[in-house]
Amino acid sequence: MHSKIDKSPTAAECSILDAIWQLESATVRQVFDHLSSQRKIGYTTVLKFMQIMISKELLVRDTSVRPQVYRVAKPREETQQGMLKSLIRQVFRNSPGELVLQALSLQQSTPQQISEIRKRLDQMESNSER
Amino acid sequence: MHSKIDKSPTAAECSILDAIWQLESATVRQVFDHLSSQRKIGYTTVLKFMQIMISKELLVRDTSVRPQVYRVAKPREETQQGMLKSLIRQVFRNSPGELVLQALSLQQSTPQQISEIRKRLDQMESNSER
DNA sequence: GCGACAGTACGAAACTATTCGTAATGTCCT
DNA sequence: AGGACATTACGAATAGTTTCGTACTGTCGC
Repeated sequence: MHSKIDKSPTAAECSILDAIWQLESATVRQVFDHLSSQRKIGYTTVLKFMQIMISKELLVRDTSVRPQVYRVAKPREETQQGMLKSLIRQVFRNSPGELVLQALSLQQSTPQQISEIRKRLDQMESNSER
Repeated sequence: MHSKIDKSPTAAECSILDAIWQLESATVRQVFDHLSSQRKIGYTTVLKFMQIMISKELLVRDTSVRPQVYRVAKPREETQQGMLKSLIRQVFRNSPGELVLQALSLQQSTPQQISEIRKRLDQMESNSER
């Protein structure tokens, strides 16, 4: 059997994923409208990307309805964590903690998020001591 | 004049940066030896990448010595944070906190790093309440 | 049924990244 | 000086990404 080395999605693919993450499920036209508000892009360009992403198994679609409805193949968190893992391996010497510290240096987190991060740290420690 | 949009280094470029980050400064041969221990790669492939990275201003070199000695053009932290910023913009809805939470979910941080992260959170809060 | 219009598939151009072979250049030893 | 060997420059093949034009297919109203 094959070792499924899942590469991170390309920049263009990320912009499509982002659109569908927001829309939950979407037609090509909806994604096109979404992306058009951010930058100039052709309708068939978006369509082509979404077709490529089907073949890469980044998206799934319902071809029984018309227009076809697309959804992401994996939950958002899984994709995000996959990208984080590859970034951590590539430029953070395999140390998630280093990445977190650098990210916190960016100084843009909200107080709510900070307290949520604390909560998460507490959880991690209580999990490990058993 | 140059546009201010600094793209993230490619995967191959990251592997070179990583090598030079470890070596502080390095010749092509040193980088080649370093990368060779991780994967099969040709000497001139490494050389070519490093030349390209000179033209992209990711590296600088001293051509007065022989073999030439290469260094990174920007400090490691700056490059890391640049990559984090673009990842945050691309797939974390511009929310560094979200990225941090996902990174912590990977559950691979050491206790030392966790306490350092807490320290950092404290700093952030005391800085904001002036 | 059929014309108009929206949606879909296909193919290919333009561009970028990756890889290495080969040629040119520099260094050092005798 | 000149041959051997390491280093550097150059060019090109291959592969992957991004983009869109064009042709084809389905749907709906008349």
